[in-house]
Amino acid sequence: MGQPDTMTRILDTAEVLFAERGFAETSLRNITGKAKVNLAAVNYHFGSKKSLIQAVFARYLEPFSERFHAAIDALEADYGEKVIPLEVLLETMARTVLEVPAEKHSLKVFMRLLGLAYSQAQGHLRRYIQDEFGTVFTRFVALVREATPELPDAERFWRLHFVLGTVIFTFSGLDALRDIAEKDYGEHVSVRDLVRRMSPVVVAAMNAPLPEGGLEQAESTSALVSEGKGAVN
Amino acid sequence: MGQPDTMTRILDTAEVLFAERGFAETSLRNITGKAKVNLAAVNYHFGSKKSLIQAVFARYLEPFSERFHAAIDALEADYGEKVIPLEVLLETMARTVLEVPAEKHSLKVFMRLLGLAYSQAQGHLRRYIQDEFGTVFTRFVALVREATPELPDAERFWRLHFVLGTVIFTFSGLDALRDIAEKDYGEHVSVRDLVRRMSPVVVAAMNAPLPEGGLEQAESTSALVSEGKGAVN
Amino acid sequence: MGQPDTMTRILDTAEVLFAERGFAETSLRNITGKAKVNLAAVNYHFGSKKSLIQAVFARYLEPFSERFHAAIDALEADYGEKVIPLEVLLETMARTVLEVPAEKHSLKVFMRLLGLAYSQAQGHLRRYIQDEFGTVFTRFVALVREATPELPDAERFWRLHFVLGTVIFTFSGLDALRDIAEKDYGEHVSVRDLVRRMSPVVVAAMNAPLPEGGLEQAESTSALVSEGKGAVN
Amino acid sequence: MGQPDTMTRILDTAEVLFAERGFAETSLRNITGKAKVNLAAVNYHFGSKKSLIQAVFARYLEPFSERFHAAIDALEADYGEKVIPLEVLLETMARTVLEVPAEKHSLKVFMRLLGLAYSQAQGHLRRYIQDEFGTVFTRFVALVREATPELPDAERFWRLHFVLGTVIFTFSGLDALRDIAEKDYGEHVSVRDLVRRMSPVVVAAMNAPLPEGGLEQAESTSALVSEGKGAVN
DNA sequence: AATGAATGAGTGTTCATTCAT
DNA sequence: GATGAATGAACACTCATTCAT
Repeated sequence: MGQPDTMTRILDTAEVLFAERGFAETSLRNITGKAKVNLAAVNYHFGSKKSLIQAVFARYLEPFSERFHAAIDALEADYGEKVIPLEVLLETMARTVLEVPAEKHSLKVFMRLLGLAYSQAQGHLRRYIQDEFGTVFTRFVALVREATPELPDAERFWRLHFVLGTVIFTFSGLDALRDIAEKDYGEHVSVRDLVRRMSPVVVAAMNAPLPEGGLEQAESTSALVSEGKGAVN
Repeated sequence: MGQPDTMTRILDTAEVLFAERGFAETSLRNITGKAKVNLAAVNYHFGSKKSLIQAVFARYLEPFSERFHAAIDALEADYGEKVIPLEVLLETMARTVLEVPAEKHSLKVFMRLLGLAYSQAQGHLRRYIQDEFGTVFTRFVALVREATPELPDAERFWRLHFVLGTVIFTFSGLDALRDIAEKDYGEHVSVRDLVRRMSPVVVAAMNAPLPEGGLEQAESTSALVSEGKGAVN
Repeated sequence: MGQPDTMTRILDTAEVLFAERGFAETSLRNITGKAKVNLAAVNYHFGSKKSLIQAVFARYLEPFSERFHAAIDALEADYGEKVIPLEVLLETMARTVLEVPAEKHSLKVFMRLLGLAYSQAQGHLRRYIQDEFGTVFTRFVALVREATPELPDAERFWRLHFVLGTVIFTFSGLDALRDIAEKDYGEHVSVRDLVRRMSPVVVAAMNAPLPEGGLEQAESTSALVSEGKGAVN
Repeated sequence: MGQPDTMTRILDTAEVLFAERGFAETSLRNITGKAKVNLAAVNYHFGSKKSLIQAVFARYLEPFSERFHAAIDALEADYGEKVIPLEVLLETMARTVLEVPAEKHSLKVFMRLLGLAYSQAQGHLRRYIQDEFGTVFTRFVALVREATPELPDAERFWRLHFVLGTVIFTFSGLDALRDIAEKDYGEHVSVRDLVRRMSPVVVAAMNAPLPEGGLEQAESTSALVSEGKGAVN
């Protein structure tokens, strides 16, 4: 079967190291050294470190987008005019998310990369994700909208991101959290366990009652927030 | 009143830059340049960059721990033998979280730092946080346990971290998310608005029904997870 | 007619880029990229960058030498035994210089390359020029010698190079100088204008009176030079 | 007496290497290696290679400007209302040009650097020279103007640059030219000899008759220029 | 005859840290 | 107590050249 070619070796190594350490902390020397390819090969094949980072993402996002579109097509065919229940939508997404990295390396890597893309100052990454992922996500949101007609649009937007935070945080910090859980509760959780645990939580989160008070009364009703004098903005 | 002293100037500048760019992407030159102090001052006052990062955290975590302990003391005094409801516990934590950065700079910075601590390869940071924050968090978890007696311990652990993910993700990516929300829904959300919105979601998440099937049947019952052949570990 | 072949495309592109930026600042990637040929084509067709530089020169110098020989032949035929006046000699050279690049790209390119050959550490270039251009130049100098019998040989040598400096400097820095002239005097000068302007100056320079004092008294008579204590060597 | 400090060592070494090879062909490693200083010292002291190049120039241009101003002051004081003759002006400039490098290292280096600044694509250098040298040069041109009232301004501009070309070309290629002269004419010329030789040539060049034909008849009168069909622009 | 892939040596620059003062 | 100078190691990236096909 032989060695995978240079580009693949670089991508395989890069995604692991990026996930382990972050982008800035991973040097091209780290990557090329571990991948046993020439240092200049990265710039030859990808042009720059920035482009390599994008290429690492592309390997996940492109098949994910494609499959997710297909999965949504299938759902729409199944349900016809009927509303697709929220549970089914989320389940479908989860299944697709899990499928793609399964063929590559690991969910953790994918999530870690997503998390880094949000939390690190990689503007170009966020833009790339928006471009690549935007259309299918918009489609998904439209279906979620039908499944949650009682939610105002803005509310739905925020809840989806609350949930996204849960997913990304959990899976990107998977090792650390798993270590603690194992130490404290003596149980080793698999990704499947976690998804099973996450499922009702996410559904409940999306279906939570609206906050008390209309938006226009925001300031007055919530007891949750003290009046910080300072720079809480 | 004059200038704040060198150490404070360094800390003030560092926390902003760390939050904006991440740890690796922020050089000591960036910090000392912006803070208008000598380059060697960081190593002089803090010993190393690593220690500076910890010092930046300490400024948040120490008062946070202290206040959180105090808030819990107050709650326990109030409720005596009675169980403190989950809503009250979460509300108390939220209030404390918001109070501390309010006196310093911004919630966003604090959350960003927390998020980075989890997502970046800063093992020393995670350890530090555990040390500093562990005891009060344990105390908090014990009260949450009383408030959610139906939850298995492990389940509670994970749900708390699911929720932590929501909070950290939302606030550390605040600017980006706010931009999108403003563009798409034409509304500017304050931190207070967000907390108000997050509140019922978080409560619902904690109170969600248990996943179907016992833990021992994990593999068999969930329809959420496909059987990836690959490296989903 | 179609595209010119690969070698020509490389030469055409290289001469422009060399003239614009210099040799070291022009990479083979620059050239092959702009010429839309394969990167390896330069080494394939020319063997090395050094050889390419020489080839670029050759395209000018060879036809120039040939034509200049021919022009001198014609002059000698015309004047027979009579002395060819200096003006005519210089005019002939100027005409030939201007003719050759006219068929290729531009005078500026030629001069720039000449200037670079002198000012940069391209020993191989200087040697090449000597070889290619030496014989016809010797022939020319012999005629100049007849036209300026009063000049000692060494004096003539230097004056020809003084004049060469004028020509190369002016035309190789043409764009910069033209910009200044246009800004300051509001007139756009063409190459023809410049040659017309240069002509009487060059003739006057060649015909200038000999410096006061014989060569053997060099040290004592000239008031032009102060006694630098230093490394004026 | 001890070693000169790091900055000076870098400047001393850099100017020699730049003059010998050009800017692009001289690496910071060349410089720091020969100067026996740390590689990072260049960026520490000068910020960048570009700035180092400018600093190398500044060491010549600044004292030159200063002295030239002073020399012109002295001339004006001497001559009062009377016109300062062209010879005196040129002589004064020559003396100043020779004085400055004499205290530093060598005229050749200075000229070579000047030539490089014109012939290489160092836009930032040309700008720097313009800034640093512009005012005193303007002053000088004003005096030359009085000394050559018959010359149109544009004509004077060009002739000064013709002459500048002679000077820069001769001195920056000094070694090569001197080698040839020595081989062919068996005489070793000193810089003083060269200046003595150049002097009447330069004066004659400035005083040459105006080109035949007015500017508006440029095209029609000069026999010097053939009509190139091509890109002679 | 021509080229995509690859490479080793080199570039300028930045880094956190150290040290003499 | 504080800092300007310096440093070795590392950085991303570019280079001309080579080579298998």
